[in-house]
Amino acid sequence: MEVAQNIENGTSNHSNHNSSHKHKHKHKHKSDKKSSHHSKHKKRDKDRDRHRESSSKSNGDSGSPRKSEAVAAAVEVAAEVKIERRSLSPVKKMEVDDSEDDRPLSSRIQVKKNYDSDSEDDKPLIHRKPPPPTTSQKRKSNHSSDDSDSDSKPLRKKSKKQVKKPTSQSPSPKKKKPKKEEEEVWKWWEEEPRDDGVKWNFLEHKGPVFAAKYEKLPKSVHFKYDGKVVKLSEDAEEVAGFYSRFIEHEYTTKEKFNENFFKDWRRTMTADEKKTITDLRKCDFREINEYFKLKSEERKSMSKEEKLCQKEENERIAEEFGICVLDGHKEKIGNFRIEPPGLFRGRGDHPKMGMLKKRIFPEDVIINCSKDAVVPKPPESHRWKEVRHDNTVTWLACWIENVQGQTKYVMLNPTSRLKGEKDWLKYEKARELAKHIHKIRENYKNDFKSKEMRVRQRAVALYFIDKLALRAGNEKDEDQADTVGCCSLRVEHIELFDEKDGQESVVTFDFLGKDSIRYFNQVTVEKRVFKNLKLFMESKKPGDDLFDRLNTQILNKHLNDLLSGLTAKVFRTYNASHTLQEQLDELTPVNGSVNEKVLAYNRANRAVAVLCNHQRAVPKSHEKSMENLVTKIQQKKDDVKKVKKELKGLSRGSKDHEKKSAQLRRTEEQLKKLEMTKTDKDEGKEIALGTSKLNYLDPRISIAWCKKHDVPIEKVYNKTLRAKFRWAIDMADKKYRFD
DNA sequence: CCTGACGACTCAGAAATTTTCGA
DNA sequence: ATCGAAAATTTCTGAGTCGTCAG
Repeated sequence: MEVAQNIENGTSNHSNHNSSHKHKHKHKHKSDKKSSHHSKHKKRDKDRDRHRESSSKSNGDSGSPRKSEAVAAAVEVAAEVKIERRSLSPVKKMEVDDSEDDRPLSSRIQVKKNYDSDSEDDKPLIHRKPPPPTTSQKRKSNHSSDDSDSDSKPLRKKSKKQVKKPTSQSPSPKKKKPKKEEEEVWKWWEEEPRDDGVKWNFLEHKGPVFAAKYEKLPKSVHFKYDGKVVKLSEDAEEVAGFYSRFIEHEYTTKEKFNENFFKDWRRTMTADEKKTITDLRKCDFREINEYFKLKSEERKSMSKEEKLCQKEENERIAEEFGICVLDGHKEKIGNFRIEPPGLFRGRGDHPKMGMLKKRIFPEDVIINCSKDAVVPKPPESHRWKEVRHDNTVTWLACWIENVQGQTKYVMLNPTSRLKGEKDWLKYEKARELAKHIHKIRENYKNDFKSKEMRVRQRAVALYFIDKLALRAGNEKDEDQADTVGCCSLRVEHIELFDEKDGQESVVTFDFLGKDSIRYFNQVTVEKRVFKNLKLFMESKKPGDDLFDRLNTQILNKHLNDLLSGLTAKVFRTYNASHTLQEQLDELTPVNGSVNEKVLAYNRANRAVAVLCNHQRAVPKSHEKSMENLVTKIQQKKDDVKKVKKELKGLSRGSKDHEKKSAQLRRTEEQLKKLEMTKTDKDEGKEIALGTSKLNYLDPRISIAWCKKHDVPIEKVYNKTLRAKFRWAIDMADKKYRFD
């Protein structure tokens, strides 16, 4: 298949990135400037009434009910916990009452739990390594070992602490070694942190893998225009092929998609083709589509040997191109394959959907590696756009994509030091926030009363970010989908109710967030917040900014003043991790079975996903698999009955009796498990757990929980996750607290 | 100080692929 | 043990956040 770096010679046609307007027209028209510069496209005006159409996903449909059930269920489980944030239909109070509310979440948790009695502090030394450097402070210091490091130049470092091989004579009863096929693990977390700014001293790799070159369609596969077969030039045919893959997809029902595609397609046509093909509706791509389907069928039904052969070939490529050497260690690369050409698929209502994403050639690619490394060889008769040696960045290669004009990077895999260290740092920052959250909350609550409007807006925005885990909300271009975050909320996105569903001061949110995922929520807010919101909305039009004196820079500047390194997103991380810990404390059945514990874990995880509004389309198979489960459960119930009956017939104490009762226990256990699965599944059908697990939950919380409750880590983290969080697995003991 | 351009990195859900499940 | 379906995992690449620099 993809012949690694095989590119046809034509350097010709990849030249221009036609449309890449680099200049963004940011504009957030604050009410006061509104009239002034209208030259730039005003998105708000134009988009104002548009929001709310559904985007591909579920988000569209009517209203609250959508995810309410699952959410309600999850929340219910959470009992009277404070996480009610996302509850929908019945208004849940965000704050139980002032007094309660004023206590930082962290302290609330203390009250209910007494685990914390486990004062830690007796962690093995190794576990208390200094946290990674905080953005800008060196922390050379203690620690002996070979430490020539620092500025010692590139040159493959003389293996610093090289991999501690778990030679496992394991005299120490300590934790089990992860052994397995794990080839040497670089325990970077046991090393001294590096100097700030410098990301590596030595970097060598083979360059990215390019997309396989285009293969022409067989003669027998026809494209038809207006019923007649039209032979397309190679370029036009390739692009027609891209579209043909979509013809059964919802995308092709969207006008914008078709319009953008057709425009770009025509650009690839010869003059003759342009003349003939003038109406997309008269184009018939069905044969091409069939052809591709056939091809993929063929691939699926290949013989075992062929598949194996292919697999090996892939592995060979991954081995050669998927790995780099960084400071003396082999590290996996995340995306070493360059994105193949195709049609741009935006999310939601993207103005550029359907545009042609061009093929990338080596001449488009900048390579980054160290000066003393072997520079990767470009594919035959090609050359790189540039080779540079910048060790203040982490990417190995980059190119500019033509649709949006953004730079795309080749970077390392999450298991790498570069990514892992950063991740660790992120959670440490969130824990730091945990220590100051009380003060910060006090601070913004005071600001509710400020005389300065911008301070009040800042405070209310921060309140939302903290309580609802909203994203910061940068301004966006009008050539992107119209989505918002906290700072970019518009008046039309919220509604105020002095009284609703028996609650006072209710705010409903309804907007499209990142990836055009709908955020719908109804919450009770503090009186002062409510009043402020009313004030902010006064005499504004629906399309005006709610926080017209605020943007993310201002907000983050303020946060940075409160706590160095603090930004809006840290709140999301903090609240997510904090919620997980709190929920685990709350929900874990200490004497339950492993299955029950895992269910509790998933519920805790789900509470976080709900908080962060991580959604997914309900799997199409959901309905059916629920039915299957119901059937199975019924069967199992019958089984239990049967076994019980049989048991009765046996004399107590007899061997048979013992056996039977063991069987009964087994069967009951199975039934229980099935029922749990069912609940779990139904509650989670439209909630995506993955994102929070991967990006928001301090892995040490989960690991500590596993260790404490004797749950195998595999129940919670699959192989990939375990690899990504190896640092945490190594570091956290059962007493770890995020707080 | 603010504003825009832009660079680099994190985080997102869908789709593709692989593995597991369960008649 | 087998085979198709379902579940789990992996890949893919788009969409955010946030910092910096120049004017």
